[in-house]
Amino acid sequence: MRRGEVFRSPDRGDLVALRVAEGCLRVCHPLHDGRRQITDFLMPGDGIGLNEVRRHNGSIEAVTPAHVALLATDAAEVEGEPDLAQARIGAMQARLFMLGHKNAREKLAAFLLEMADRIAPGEADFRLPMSRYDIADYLCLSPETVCRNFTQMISDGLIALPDSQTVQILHRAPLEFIGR
Amino acid sequence: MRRGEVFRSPDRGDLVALRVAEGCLRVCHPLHDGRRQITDFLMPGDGIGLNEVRRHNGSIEAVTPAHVALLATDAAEVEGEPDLAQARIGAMQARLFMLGHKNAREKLAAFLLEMADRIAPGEADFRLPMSRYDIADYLCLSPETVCRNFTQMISDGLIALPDSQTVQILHRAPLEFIGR
DNA sequence: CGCGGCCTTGATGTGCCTCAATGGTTGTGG
DNA sequence: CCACAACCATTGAGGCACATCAAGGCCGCG
Repeated sequence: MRRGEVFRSPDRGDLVALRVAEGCLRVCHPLHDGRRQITDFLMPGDGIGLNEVRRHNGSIEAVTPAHVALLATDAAEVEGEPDLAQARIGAMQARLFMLGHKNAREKLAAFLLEMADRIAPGEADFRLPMSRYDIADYLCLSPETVCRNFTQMISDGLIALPDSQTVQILHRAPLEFIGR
Repeated sequence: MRRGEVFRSPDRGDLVALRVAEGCLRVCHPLHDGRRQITDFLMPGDGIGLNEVRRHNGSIEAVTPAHVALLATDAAEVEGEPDLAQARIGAMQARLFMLGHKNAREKLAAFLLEMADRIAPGEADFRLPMSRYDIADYLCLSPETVCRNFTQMISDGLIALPDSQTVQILHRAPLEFIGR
């Protein structure tokens, strides 16, 4: 998929799941007031059941150029697979706690730690493939608030941004303390 | 279970699921700052997998005197059951949208409609088994805000409260418009 | 070169939280 | 039976975190 290309699931009713080989995708859901919510980012190795996306007429969009595998296996095998369903329930529960009671700073700390683990585990720095607007829609914040908290964390010496896409985590421990 | 009684799942590692025959329960999860989040209310007929509760060391507490069936079947049969898992994912997605971008008034409208459907579908009025504090922890609001929005809806003529537990929905259509 | 998208920062408003007080209700033990 | 405590519901006052509106800079691209 090209960057920005949209995969809308009703287009292909025969498909039941999708797996990312390379690149980064976002799972978008339109809201009634015209805004959108991003429920997940998909990294290489990640998969998702399409029924889950279709349920709230969502779409899957390429954040970067991406290679994806489209799976048309029997639904029960893919979506109903207990491990996969349980894993998703766990991830969604964590997101529920985050959206409910974390403030902007705590949300961003948790987000950065999550991305660090998913993009480059063990590395000192990593590149965020998505824009500030994407991050905002994922954390249910305004892009301005995301931005301000980035600069706040920089001046606190927690992180550094060599450029706006590249993140260096300078002090992981306090970041984890904030994000928990 | 008596009113207020707590069922903490690690107590009974042999159990994998729970089904409510009568009464109302709340699924509680402690947060790191000492507060709690209620992820669900369980009404007669509702069931829940206990792994999901255990994952974030939650507990299940009786809001009213309740009869529950404790199930010790094989985990794969109960929790992994595709329909049940998919239903939970759908419900959690709806909650994600709610917590993310709805304001207090919209949250309360959605809550009242949900409870009306679950407690007394088709009836004109119904009784809320839970306290304002429980509602607040479910919607991620303060109890005062819940209260104020109740009185606001009353003065707008949307609902009536013969007593603090009993809810009459006077105009369903505008309530649905707000809560969507 | 000019345009559009993204990032960043400032100014301002407001929705909700926090703190505080009051009255009603329930339950409990003397 | 009554006094007391505990909990719940409600309302007011004040403050803060975040959204919104606005503007300017940077970069890639046609």
